[in-house]
Amino acid sequence: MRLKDLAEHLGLSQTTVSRALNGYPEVKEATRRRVAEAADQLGYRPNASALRLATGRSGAIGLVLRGADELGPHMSEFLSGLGARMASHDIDILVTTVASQQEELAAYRRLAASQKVDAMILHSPTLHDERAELLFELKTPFVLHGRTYIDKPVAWLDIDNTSALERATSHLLDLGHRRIALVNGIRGRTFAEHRELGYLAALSARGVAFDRALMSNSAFTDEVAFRIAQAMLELRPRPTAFLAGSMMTALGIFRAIRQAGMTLGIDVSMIAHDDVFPYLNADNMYPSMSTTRSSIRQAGMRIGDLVLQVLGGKPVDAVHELWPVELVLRESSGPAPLF
Amino acid sequence: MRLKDLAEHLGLSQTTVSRALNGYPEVKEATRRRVAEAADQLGYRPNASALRLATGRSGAIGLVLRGADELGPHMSEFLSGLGARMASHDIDILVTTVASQQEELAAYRRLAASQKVDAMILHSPTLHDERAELLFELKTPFVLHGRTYIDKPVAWLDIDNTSALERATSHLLDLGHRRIALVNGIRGRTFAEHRELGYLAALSARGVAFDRALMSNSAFTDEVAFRIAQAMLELRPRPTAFLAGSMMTALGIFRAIRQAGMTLGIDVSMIAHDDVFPYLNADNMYPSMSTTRSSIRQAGMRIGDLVLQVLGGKPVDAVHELWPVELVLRESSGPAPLF
DNA sequence: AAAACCATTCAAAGCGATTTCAAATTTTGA
DNA sequence: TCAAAATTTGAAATCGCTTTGAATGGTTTT
Repeated sequence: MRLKDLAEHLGLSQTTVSRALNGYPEVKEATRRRVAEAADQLGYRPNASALRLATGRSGAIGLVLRGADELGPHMSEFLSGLGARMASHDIDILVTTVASQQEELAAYRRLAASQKVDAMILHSPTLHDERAELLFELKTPFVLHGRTYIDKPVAWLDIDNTSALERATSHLLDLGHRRIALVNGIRGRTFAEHRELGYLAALSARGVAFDRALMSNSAFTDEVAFRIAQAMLELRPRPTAFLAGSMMTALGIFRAIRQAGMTLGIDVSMIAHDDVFPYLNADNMYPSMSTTRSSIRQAGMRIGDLVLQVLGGKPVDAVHELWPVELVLRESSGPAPLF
Repeated sequence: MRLKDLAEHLGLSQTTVSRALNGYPEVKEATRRRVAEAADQLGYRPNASALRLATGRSGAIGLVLRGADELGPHMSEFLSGLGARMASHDIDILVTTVASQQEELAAYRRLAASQKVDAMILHSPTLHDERAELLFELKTPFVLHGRTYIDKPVAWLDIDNTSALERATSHLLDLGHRRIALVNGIRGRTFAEHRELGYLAALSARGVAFDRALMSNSAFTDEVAFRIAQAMLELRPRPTAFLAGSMMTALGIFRAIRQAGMTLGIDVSMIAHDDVFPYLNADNMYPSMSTTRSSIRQAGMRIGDLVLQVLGGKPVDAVHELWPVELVLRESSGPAPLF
């Protein structure tokens, strides 16, 4: 069922039918109704490729994911939020996965050159993100989930990681902790650097010296976190509290604590960052987990809006949002043990 | 940079350039090289929409995901496998998320009618899957991840859930367990039904009566599993072993066991199904988890192949794969306790 | 009643590729 | 050497939509 068929069926020209369906004002109300009805009846949908070719807009936004590294639970939540928002605007999400750094930039180039997407979303940027640089050069609109420091105008939405970690750290200091371990994300990623900044700021505000041995950077997986925590717990004096970068990390640290024969919330404290996964609830953990919390799904939805704004012509340097992060105290963070 | 520009630049016709780039035989080798070089040089990429319109193929395959329900860790692993395979064929993955059952079928209709995708992939089908029925009607090619029992030819890849559960259950019976709980997936989903079949078969082979109170059906989340396991552990006689439908489920059950003051692998045993998540390793859990294991990422890659086969014209009833499931015994499954 | 004006509708020209069919060129064979 | 065959190139149609510019018919104004 093509536009042409529909037009013939109605005894109208393609022009009029097209206008009627797209809400142009110069078509008689009665005609519009007739057309809409017939289209609905016959199940007409414009051919996406033709529509795209004619309008020059692809009706899709792109997401390039770095293999297993990035396609974890965070991304699925984000995607689900973003998708919810985009669906109502009939915009698709094109997902490309790449294995290497090499392939990654090539993928952006490919998507941009073939005009498969109208805009892109960038994730977990580094302090000086080359993907952002590239897209700027390619003149492909994009919105950053996170922040980067390049001297080009960039639209972004980020959470206030620095403040989150500063408050979490301060709280642990209030509880008497002095050896606080930071199990952070990959070095160079802006969010990890921001968190480190907050952590260090809180320590220095109290005159507590930081210890490099208590700071680690790695991917957010259960296993890696387990190893790191295990090693840290063998230090003397050992850390009495952990700041975990994600719930996966928290799980790994938790395991290390238990294996070392200690009890979370009593012998060792922990505050983890919670991106709010429906299938892993900090409140229902045992003991329940204190967290810095910010819904990554909400962020996904909002970024959908931002993308639409940018595509709608809003200047990118007017599109910035910094979200506060909640600090939720539960059982996993208790007073420092007395040795 | 359009084909036309490239052709003019080379002093050739669009026809020849197009042919040269697409590997048609009727173009002189020297010309082909010259064209390829220039295309590369000038960074020419065919406009995706135009190409799609001209060829009638969209170069994308579709995935409709049911909100948070389905966009969990399973899906991200699957997607990552699928993406890896499709990327090399320059095929994109179009992800649509929907909230309700209602929206879901509409989404399939929409994708099919607008010809946005050449094929689709269906997940976690029910015994009699209406999405499969619909796509068959719409004449949209698709591959099922799982199985369904409709009387239409359908391409599918599934793992042998029945055999997996039968072996896992038998093993627990060998260890002396008689009260074995099955924390299964959502009722009606084929994989859950298959697993139940295997479980029941193993019990009846030993003449052990099954107990409905020890069988539950629900989504695979940590929290739900926790509640279920907690309730089951209060039964008398209590279950001495659990069969967990996923690693998330296993985490919840584990928590319930611990909270009840018992030790996994000693007081209570567990065998969980492991879809192999890179960030949640059964071998590194404490105690390490016995599992029925099958990589969902591998399945994703292979389904990519199957989609290509179907698109290549292979008859769908020749595209069936049933994968065996490994049984990996570790510390979480021990002999039944003596009361 | 003619002029001017609206409100509707339509024919045809794109959009950027592929592909059919014909033309031009080169190679082959006698 | 020249016709026939094979190779290589090109002009134009096509895919299904949007959109420009023109045409149609009916009202209102003068």
